Amino acid sequence: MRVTREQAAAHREKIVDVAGTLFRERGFDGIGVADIMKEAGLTHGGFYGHFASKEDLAAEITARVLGREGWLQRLTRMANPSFTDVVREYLSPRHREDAGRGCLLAALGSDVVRQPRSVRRAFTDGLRLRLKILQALLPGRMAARRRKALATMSGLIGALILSRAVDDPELSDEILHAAASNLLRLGRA
Amino acid sequence: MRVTREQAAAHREKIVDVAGTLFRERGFDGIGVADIMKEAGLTHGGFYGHFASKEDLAAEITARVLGREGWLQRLTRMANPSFTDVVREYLSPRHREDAGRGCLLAALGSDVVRQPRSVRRAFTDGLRLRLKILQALLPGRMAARRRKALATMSGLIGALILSRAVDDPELSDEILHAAASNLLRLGRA
DNA sequence: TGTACATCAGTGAACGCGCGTTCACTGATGTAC
DNA sequence: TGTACATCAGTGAACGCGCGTTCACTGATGTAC
Repeated sequence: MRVTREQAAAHREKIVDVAGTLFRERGFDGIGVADIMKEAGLTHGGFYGHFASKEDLAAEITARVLGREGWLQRLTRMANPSFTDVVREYLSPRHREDAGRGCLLAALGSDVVRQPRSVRRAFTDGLRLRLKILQALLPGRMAARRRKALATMSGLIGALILSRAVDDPELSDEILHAAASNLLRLGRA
Repeated sequence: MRVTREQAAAHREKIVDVAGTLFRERGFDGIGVADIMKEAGLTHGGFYGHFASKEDLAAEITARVLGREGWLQRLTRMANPSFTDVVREYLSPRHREDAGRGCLLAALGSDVVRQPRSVRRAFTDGLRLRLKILQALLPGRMAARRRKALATMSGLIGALILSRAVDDPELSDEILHAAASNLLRLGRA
């Protein structure tokens, strides 16, 4: 059942799109090739016409999800978000509840150590990009801004991970608020 | 091949010990019952004489690893560690390299959302215990100490997770240093 | 533009494999006398 | 204390299942004339 080249390209994009969400929601090893393909409206056999392996897909997903510029704009839905906007939106209940379209660093962070080199490399590149962008939003001298960007990134993903892991909605909200107020102070001083 | 009651109890402890390390090193779903039993010097069939299921073991591990008092003493190897001691040791290369015996919150953090209720509950209780202990080490009024404890916990696990995930040893060290200097400032003010 | 055929995207059965779990069995331990 | 037997911790084959991956096949697309 051959399909036009445009159709095939669209299928590939659909697979990437669906896998990007499912990996973030269920973990790299929590979702299978067959389920990804089903969710994309295809059958599992066709997967290997588009990707060499599941690992290959994981690496491409990581690179593409983290690689696109404009992630802050997508996160905050603003053209020129400030540091405050970023922290507020990152540590919002909306982001906490929407892991599938949210930050991959937080969704898969503690999984990445156990992934193949290709995934870890893409993850590292994605982190570097985010640090560079955060740095630009922070006040102070170069070295201080770099340090603050690193501390901010750590605080953001740590708080989001804890707020998702926890069983108690009140504690979850408290984590988001406490981390946000701490990081906002960082952005001022 | 029956064994004395003491021997059987020792076997159970050995399984818990080994699983505690392997879960933290490879993730809840990255290690199987058969491998855990082999590492404990037993065969896989005997597992179900000690635990109802793998999920049951995961919940017990989470509760026991996070439940023991004195984790700060074990982490820092000091009788009365200060806030500074805790941050320094938590964000040390030694801790980064020894996930199997390190903080479970960081080792399995982003996995926990996808685990059964029993695991999430144990995780939440463990986090609460750590917050209480951190609070006691922090200066300031009650509400401020609580906020700082939450922000510290987030910053600690976020930085450790990133430092482990990253492909580049230099960036990894930089993350630990930046997060530490930021959190130490928090502990002073 | 129309026809004939090669190409190849997608299908679905099948593969080997490792997983969590079950179970009949073994033989040393624990107990009743 | 010694003997006879019930108990039960541990063994290892076997289970059904889902996984990543392969492959012969299908039939519409793309191309050569």
